[in-house]
Order: sequence, then C-alpha cells, then structure tokens
Amino acid sequence: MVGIAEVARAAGVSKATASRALTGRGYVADDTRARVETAAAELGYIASTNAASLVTGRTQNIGVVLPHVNRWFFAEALEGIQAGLLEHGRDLTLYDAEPGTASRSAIFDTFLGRKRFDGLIAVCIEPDEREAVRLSTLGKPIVSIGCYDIGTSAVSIDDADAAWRATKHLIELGHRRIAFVGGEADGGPSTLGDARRIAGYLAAMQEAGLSEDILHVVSEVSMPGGYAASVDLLGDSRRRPTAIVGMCDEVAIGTIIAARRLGIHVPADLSVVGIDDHEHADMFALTTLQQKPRDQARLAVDILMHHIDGDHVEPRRIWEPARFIVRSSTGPLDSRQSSLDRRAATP
Amino acid sequence: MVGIAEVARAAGVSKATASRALTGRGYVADDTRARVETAAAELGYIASTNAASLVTGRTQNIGVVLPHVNRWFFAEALEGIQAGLLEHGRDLTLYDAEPGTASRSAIFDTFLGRKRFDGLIAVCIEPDEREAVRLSTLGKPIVSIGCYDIGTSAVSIDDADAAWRATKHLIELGHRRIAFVGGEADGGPSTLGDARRIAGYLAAMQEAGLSEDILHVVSEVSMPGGYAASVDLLGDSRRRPTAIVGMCDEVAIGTIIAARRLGIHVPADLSVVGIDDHEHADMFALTTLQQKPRDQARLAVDILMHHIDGDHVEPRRIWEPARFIVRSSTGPLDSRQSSLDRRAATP
DNA sequence: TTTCGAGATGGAATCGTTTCCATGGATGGC
DNA sequence: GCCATCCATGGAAACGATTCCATCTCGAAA
Repeated sequence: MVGIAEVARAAGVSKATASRALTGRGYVADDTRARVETAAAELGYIASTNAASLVTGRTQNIGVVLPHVNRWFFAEALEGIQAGLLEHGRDLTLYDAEPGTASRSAIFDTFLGRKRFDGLIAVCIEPDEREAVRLSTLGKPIVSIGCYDIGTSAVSIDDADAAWRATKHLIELGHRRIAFVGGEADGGPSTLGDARRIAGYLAAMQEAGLSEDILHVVSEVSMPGGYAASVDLLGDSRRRPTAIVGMCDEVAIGTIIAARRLGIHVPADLSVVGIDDHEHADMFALTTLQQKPRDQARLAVDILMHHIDGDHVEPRRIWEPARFIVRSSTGPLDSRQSSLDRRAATP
Repeated sequence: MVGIAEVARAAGVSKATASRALTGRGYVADDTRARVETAAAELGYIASTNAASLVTGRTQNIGVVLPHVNRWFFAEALEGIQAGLLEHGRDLTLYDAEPGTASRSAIFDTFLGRKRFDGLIAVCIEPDEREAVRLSTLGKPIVSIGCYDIGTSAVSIDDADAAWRATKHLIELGHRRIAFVGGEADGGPSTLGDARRIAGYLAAMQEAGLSEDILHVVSEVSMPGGYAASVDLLGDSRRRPTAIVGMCDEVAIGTIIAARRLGIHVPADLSVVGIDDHEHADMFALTTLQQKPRDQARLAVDILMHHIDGDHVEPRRIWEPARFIVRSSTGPLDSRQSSLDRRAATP
C-alpha cells in the first residue's frame, strides 16, 4: 500500500507538510498543497484511518445502538442516520441490542467498551441502570432518538401528547368506549415510548370522565400482534369498543385487517387511529399522527456532529412536531352505535 | 486510558510478554498468563483496536453492503449478520447502497476504499461493471447473500426455481391465466433476483404451453406496490387472471388486500402465491416458498470467517433450500372460473 | 558430559499517520 | 532599520499495540 511518505517524496515535500496539505490543518502554501494533492491522486493514496485514529483519537466512525432493525421506525431511522453520516464522511457501526438478550449484554459489556466510535446514536434504547452507567461512563457524546433521555441530547416526538391527541380526536367524534391496543401490561420493559403513549391515552380518557371505559389490550407491537389482539377484542360483540387507539400504525393496521375479516366496517362500525404514519398507513386510509424517523435521524446526526466538533455544546432536547393526518379510518359515532352503546351503558 | 505498558508493569513483565499473554499468541508460562490477565482485569485494560490493527492489518470489523434496510429480507438478513458477527467478536459497519443514488457512488468510490474491514458481506448487491471491479480490487474476502455472484462465495435460494415451482403449483391446480406481479419491466436494474424470478415464471408457463397467457405486471416491490398494481389488474374483470404469482410475499400480500377490497375471494376466485415466508405470510394464510434470510446470514458469516482466518479457502456456492408452504391462499380453479375462462378463451 | 531444541522472556523495531518544535524567510508596523 | 508576527516547512517524537530477534534456562537425547 502507498503511504504518505511516498506521496511526500513524489511531491518533493516532507511527510509533515504532506499531512498538513491533505488534512487541511496548519499552514501550507497553495501551490504546495496542489502538488501534494495531485501526487496523492496519482498514486491513489488513501490514508490509513487506523494510523490517523491512533494519534488523533478520532475514529471518524459513529456507533448506532438500537433494539431492532426489522421494524419500520428503526429501519427508517437507520437509513436516515446512514444517509446523514455519509454526508459527513463518517462510517456507521451497528449495534443491534434487543432488550433481554445475551447479545445486548455483550454489546454493553464489551463491544461499546472498545470505543471504536467518536459518538453514539441511541435509538429507542431505554437503558436499565447498569446500561445507563455504561453509556455515561464511555465519555463519548451521545444523542438519543426516541425516548431515552439522561442528560444527553435527544430528539423525539412527544409520545404522551401524541396518544393524548389521538384519543381526544376519538372522544370529540363522540366515542366513549375507546380501547388502547398494544404494548405490555403495566410495568413491563418498554421501548418506543410505549409507557408514555399509554399514559397519554389514560390522561385523555380521565380528563373526559371516561375512566370507566378505559381498556388497555396487551399485544405484541406488530401488525400480526395487533391483528391477533383485535380479533379477540372485536370478536366479542358485547364488550366491543367503538374506537381503538393503536400503539403504533403497525398495530392499528392489524386492527383494521382484523375488523375487515370480522365484517366490521371501518369507520362506520369502528374507528381506528394510529401513531407513526407508517409507509402502509395511506393504503389503509389510516388516521394517524405523523412522525418522520428519517428527519429525526438527520437531526440527531447534525447534533452529534456539533457535540463532536464543537468544543463544548450544551445538550439539546428537541421535540419534533407530530402532525395529525386525518384519513378515513375514523369517523363520528353513528346513531346505531350510540344506541347500542347507551343500551350497554344502562343495564 | 490504561495501556498495555501499565498492565505489563503491574504484572511485572515486559510489554511483549503481556501482549502474548493477552492475545494468546506465542509462548507464555501459565502462571505468567494468569498474572497478566488479572492485572489487565483489575486495571480495566481494553486494547486499542487501532493500534492493534495498525500492526496486524486486521480490523476485527466486517462491512455489510446492502441496497435497503427497510425491507423484510434485508432487515432480517442484517439482524442475522449482526448476531453472527457478535458471536465472533466482530464489529459491523453498515453501507446502505441504494441503487442509482449518490450515496451508492460515494460508498463504492470512497468509503469501501478505506478498507476499514477484514471482509465484506454483500446482500443482494447486483453490482454494475464499475462496482464489480471496485469490489474485486479491494483484495478482501467477500461473501454475497442473495444473487450476485462473481467468483466470491455466495449463498441464496434458487430464485428461478422458486418462481418456477410457485407457478407450477398454480398450473397443477388447473390455473391457466396466471399473472406475475412485481418488478421492473424487462431490462430494468434489478435486485433481489427479480430477473431470475421472472425467468422462472416464464419458463414454467412456456413449459406448460401457456405462452399466450403470460402476463407480467410491473410494480414496485412492496406491499403498497403490489396493492396498487393488483387493484388495476383485478379491477378489469375481463382480463382478470385466476391466479397470481407475487415477486415476493410483500407484493402477494398487497394483492390479497386488493382482492379483499374488490370483493374477490381468495382462493375461491383468485389464487395467490408468494416467495419468502414473510413474517406476515401466516396472518394472510399465504401459500409461499420459504426462505430464511437469518439462516443465510449466519451461513454467510461463517463462510466469511473461514475466508479470513483460513489460509486460502476455495469460494463456495451454497443454494439454500426453499420449502414450499401451502396455506390457503391457493386452491383449485373452480368450475365457475374455468367456464368463464373457457368463454373468454373462445370468442 | 555435551548438545540440541523447546519454552519463556525482554528489548527494540515496526505499523502509518499527526503534531510538536525548531528554523528561516517574508511582511508590516513603528 | 529593527523587531515582532505570520507563514511555510522539515525533523523527530509521539500514538499503542504486535512481533522480530536475541538471550537464557532447563530437560532430554546422544
């Protein structure tokens, strides 16, 4: 491999000057720089990042920690991060740390400790105490996307508010028996701000005096998960709600498919609202709160770059707006439903 | 940061011996090794991979090049690769190289050239000529998953055969008007073995003497893509086929949803078969040819490790089996359909 | 008893950069 | 006309590991 020494020789300068010319640091005369650059180009010189990292302490590499790849939000975020880093000339090292797995322990215990990155982007990592200590002890800037927030910079939508607005929307349409589908039972480990969304739903219901009607149906946070839970929930016509808030669009779409299969019309018989604006949301005419993981990712990258390059930048907490997109999966509670509802309410 | 010199001092040995003890190379007395190991553990010593790489030429890092993250096959493959590499203690650097983008050029032109990896896994990268040259000129072992195959090791299912079997299955059920949905028109850039699958469909149709009935409907390879194309295709009852082969399960599921929306019953009025056994396939009772990207990924990792560690290992070409899973999206052509079919066929 | 080789260790060179420090020439203000 | 700056450059010292080579010991084979 051709090293900087050969480039320097070809350009008739010292290694030091060649290095300065190529990295752009320090004083170099314009014509000298040009000479070095052409020499480098002609020789096909590519600097060894290892050698450079060894002395500068910079790896030009960013680590990304996330709990899953194969979920819309994470995959989109990952693509966004990759695109952003590419523009900054940085490499991306992936750490897929699914909660509760041996892989996750290995990642936190050994892999992150190798510090092969200048900074970290943590997507929806809700770290336990040990993991949080590990992260803060790394001494590298961290930006989180999603929810986790321990003094580092963070960007996400307001999940509680999103669920609150989704629920409120249904209430304003006249619905009272509104169920929330998706996520674990109270107290389970949560990602993606599950707990916050549930809290938003609960708050909206309570504010509207609908505490009695609160119903959280536990399900895996996925389309098949939402489908299975909804088949159960909607199958029993007596306890059937008139509206459902999905933990996310994937769950909500599962609900819509379940409804179709059961002959329940959306939105005539059932209103469904999600959160995300998943790439399939439009196809199912799903009313939802839009979030853009790609945009969040780009923002996170930019912030991280400031943390790395800037001398000392204060952590920033950015709340991305979540636009409400009303499609046709939600509608007013019709008279037939409300009479049914009334009858059930007054035994 | 604590370096190997401090560990050596603490253990009362030289740097050389400490290095040998820790890496396991060369002669070290058992008790010396133990002393060094405890010293390293107590000091929390973590070797600088940069320094090690600089002298050994090994990065302990593997690059993964793929065209998308947010597609079931790729996301699953990526998770599988990550899991496999983790077991081998390797890091994973991601290169998301969507065909036809500036990012892709940047990746091939500059990022890969930095050679920050000991080997490469290329997932469904169908490289053009320039890119192929770039890859082979890197001088690093490469294993491909999916289709691309230029003398490197490769693992994939036989896409042509899979499509052939899917089509054959429908023919044996009595179908004649069988359309293929998904992929670009002839000659477009293809990934995921699109062209091979189309070829398999064409072969099966021709062998059965159904050349007249061949119909390739172009669509984006996604669920909404399959949905939109199918709404068009199925909306016109005269030219409506009795069976459809989807480019992959995502497309096939889009077709099923389109059929449901149009009141076409599956499989009574329309048989649908896919390829993949996507995580949603079961939910839609989709008949499909199963492939397991995770398994392919693990296999690819193992092979790559052999290429890296072994002195000189011959490239291997592995065809993974694709099991046929018959669910209830396919059924025999019923009499009503066949009479309709006959009538249409004899004007 | 001598010799040979395997086992165990340390000193020093090495990997390929960046950067510190020293040097010297040009420039500009007084 | 002199001194302080700034610009431009080169030599050499890092960075933190691995590994080559030399040295030494000790037991087994001749």
